[in-house]
Amino acid sequence: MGDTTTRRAMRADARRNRDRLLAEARTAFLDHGTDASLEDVAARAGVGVGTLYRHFPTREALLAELLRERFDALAAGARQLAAHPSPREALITWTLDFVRTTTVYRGLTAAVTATLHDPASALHASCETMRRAATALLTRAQEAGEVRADVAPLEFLALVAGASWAREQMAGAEVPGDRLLLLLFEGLGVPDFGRRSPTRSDRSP
Amino acid sequence: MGDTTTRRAMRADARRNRDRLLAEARTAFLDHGTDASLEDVAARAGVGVGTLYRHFPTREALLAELLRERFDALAAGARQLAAHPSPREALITWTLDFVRTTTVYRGLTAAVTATLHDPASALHASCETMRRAATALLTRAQEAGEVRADVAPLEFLALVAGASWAREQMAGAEVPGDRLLLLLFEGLGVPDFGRRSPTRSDRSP
DNA sequence: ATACGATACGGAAGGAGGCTCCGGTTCGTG
DNA sequence: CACGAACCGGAGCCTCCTTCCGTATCGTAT
Repeated sequence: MGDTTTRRAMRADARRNRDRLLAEARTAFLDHGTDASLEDVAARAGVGVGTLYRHFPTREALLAELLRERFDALAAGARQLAAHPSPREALITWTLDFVRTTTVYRGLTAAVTATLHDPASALHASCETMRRAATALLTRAQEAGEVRADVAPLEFLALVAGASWAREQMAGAEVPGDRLLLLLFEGLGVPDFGRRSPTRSDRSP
Repeated sequence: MGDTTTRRAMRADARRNRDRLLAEARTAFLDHGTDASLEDVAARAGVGVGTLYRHFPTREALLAELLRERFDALAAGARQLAAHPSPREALITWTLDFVRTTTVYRGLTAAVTATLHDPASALHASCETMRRAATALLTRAQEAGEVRADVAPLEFLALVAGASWAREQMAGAEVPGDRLLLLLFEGLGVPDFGRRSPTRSDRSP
């Protein structure tokens, strides 16, 4: 539901404008982050602002449309990873994907996070899906004893979102992308001796 | 330099207005976060916007003035903690203070973080001080072998800022304030067996 | 082919904020 | 008390958001 071909077919001009708007919105968000000028988007699409607002009543609605596919893919990935031999690796892998997704547009992390607590937002549905996916993978890793059991799903998401946000801020700085996530999983403290449970990052000499 | 009594004394009316502006700005930021309306601030202070902008050319300048004291206190705290018996505890303690400070106004974490890479900002000086303080405490903890040695100061700050930001977002949610920081230090993964190095949070059964 | 709803369009308009600029006012000192 | 320096106020211009409605366009029933 809410698909691109629902609701008794759109009028041809409407569909054309809608597509143009989405295309322009995408590049605008890419260039200027999630608070790019919507008037600009409309102008570039060769359309009046009214048309934009009719198709997408809110900025979130526009975002939601652009993210639907990515989010669906993420949810599918979670289902698949549920069968991964290592629950810990599964969780980490999915989390890295999640962060990559919420980082495509500058400011997206904030939008997604804010939405988690606001059922009215157009993005809320997708975010809920993400929340459930994360919860499932986290719980499994915890039951397997590979992730500390006293971490609540919301806490986990908060930390991940925080790291994701931090990554956005440090854009261009000398922080290798996934580094923050790995530190998050392993912790800042020094483990008793040497390495703990094997992780990709410490297989080399 | 840049103090409140420098530059050959201010004219009486100027000083009065300046003080009123700061007072109103403080409550405005408290109520509406760091992007409160500056026109509003001016109005409440019984002053024209022009006056506000003359005293504080940018929003950051206003913020910087409000935060100077707190930041100075934080820097002093860092110097004091440099002598703390446990370098790890020292780092943690300071970090908690830091987060509390960058959380007084909603949105402040973002402002402070953005400023780290922008020497032009009025907040930059204070942020640099913080960076140095954090670096010193971190380095000491690392040399004592209490914090993993491969964490760069900027990475550390990024993670802390991220957790701080996350805490802001989850405002009102069921996340106990300092929880995220503690998780950050201890990591999400399960240590090999039971507890690692003793931390406040695991002294009880 | 035509005509007639239903749909969709465009942009004017009104609102909120940010920031600048300069004629006018006030201070405080000689 | 008088005069220049310092300071003030807010009109004005800008950008962006969002709503609203007269007008244009589409698709179909005739």
